[in-house]
Amino acid sequence: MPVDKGVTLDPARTREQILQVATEVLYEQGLDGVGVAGLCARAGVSKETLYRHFGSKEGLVRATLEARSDRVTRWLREAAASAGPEPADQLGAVFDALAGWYAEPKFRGCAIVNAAVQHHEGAARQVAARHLDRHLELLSGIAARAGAAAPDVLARQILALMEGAAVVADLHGVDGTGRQAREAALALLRASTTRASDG
Amino acid sequence: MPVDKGVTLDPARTREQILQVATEVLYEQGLDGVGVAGLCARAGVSKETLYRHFGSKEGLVRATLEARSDRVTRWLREAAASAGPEPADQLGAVFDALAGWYAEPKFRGCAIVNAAVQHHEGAARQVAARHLDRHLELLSGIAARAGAAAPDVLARQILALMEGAAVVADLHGVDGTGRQAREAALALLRASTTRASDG
DNA sequence: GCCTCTTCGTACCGATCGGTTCGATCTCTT
DNA sequence: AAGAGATCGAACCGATCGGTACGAAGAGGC
Repeated sequence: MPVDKGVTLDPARTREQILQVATEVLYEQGLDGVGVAGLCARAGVSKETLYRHFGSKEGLVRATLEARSDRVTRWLREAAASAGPEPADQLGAVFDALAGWYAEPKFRGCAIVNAAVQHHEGAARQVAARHLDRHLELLSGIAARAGAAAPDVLARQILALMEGAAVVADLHGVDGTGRQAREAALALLRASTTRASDG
Repeated sequence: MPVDKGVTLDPARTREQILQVATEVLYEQGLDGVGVAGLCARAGVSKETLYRHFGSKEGLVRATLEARSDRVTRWLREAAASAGPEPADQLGAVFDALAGWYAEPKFRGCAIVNAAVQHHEGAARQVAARHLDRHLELLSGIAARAGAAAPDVLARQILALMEGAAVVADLHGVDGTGRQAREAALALLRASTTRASDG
């Protein structure tokens, strides 16, 4: 199903169109589940155009994943920021946002982690490592403001919970996974802070 | 690197040899990262032999994953069983075993989950769903014996932690991930049981 | 009107894919 | 010794892969 028919002749627009289709299709079908020809057909674009913009399939994958990482990171940061000053509220808001995502019918797990799993070497791994770093930054900030004894450790624990919840929601059905992960994250936060300050 | 040179002529043995090589190579290179010809070369077996035993590449993948699921399930159950009667000790032992696995140099995440992520439909998904069910069974048994208010919910939370820890250990470096996941699991168990009985 | 840049469509490349076939060879059973 | 099965190795199949090349056509700047 090609999207448009008139020639756009606006390179930036063409690039964005390819990127948007690739984001969707590579997520649905997997990195190796669709060929460059198929991507081009879906984007309504010729192979030459795709290769001029991205150089190779790997280049397209990298651009797609980087754009997605930026978007997801921004999204979660905003969810936390708009939840007020309480660290626990911010953490809850992050997991609320994630739970909403898990419940979407086309949810198939974290696209970036999936990509890294599919290609053990190459761009996907690098983008994924950086993506997890960004999550860790957000989480350890919340943990530190909550007065956790070891904010970095707690952040890593919550990060594992986050990525694991995505896997479970994808492979084992959604019902309640997001909410349960939220409760678990808050329980971990509570357990890490009731030692010193709260009593 | 073919393994043997003399013709074995023992079908069961041949099958096991293929299975063993496939378990290793499909895990290392990914489901689509190696072709049937490559598998045969590594196993020291002709394509005809492989196809007579497994029918198709998909059949080989399914057999490989099912065998692995059996092995991992048995391994974790035994780890729990040999840790004594205390549920917390059993849970700790499960995560100790996992932590040891995460630290292995060739660790690349949970092979079954990885396979399911690589092929959104087909045998891998079914085996993965069943695999998570088995984990859930073990975990909810422990949770119930520990007197958790909602053993099934707690089991799902710990399952997410477990799978997430594998992802983080794979993509973001091992150091401490296993141990931290262990502590988080125990913290969740504690938090779910200090309401009614322990106090 | 013209020139440049972008894009399309298609054909093409060599390589690899999963899977089949077949004759030769080997081992075991009887 | 003879037959039955299992296996090898290599040739072969059609399809698809990522990537390249080229002529025609359309749009924007001067």
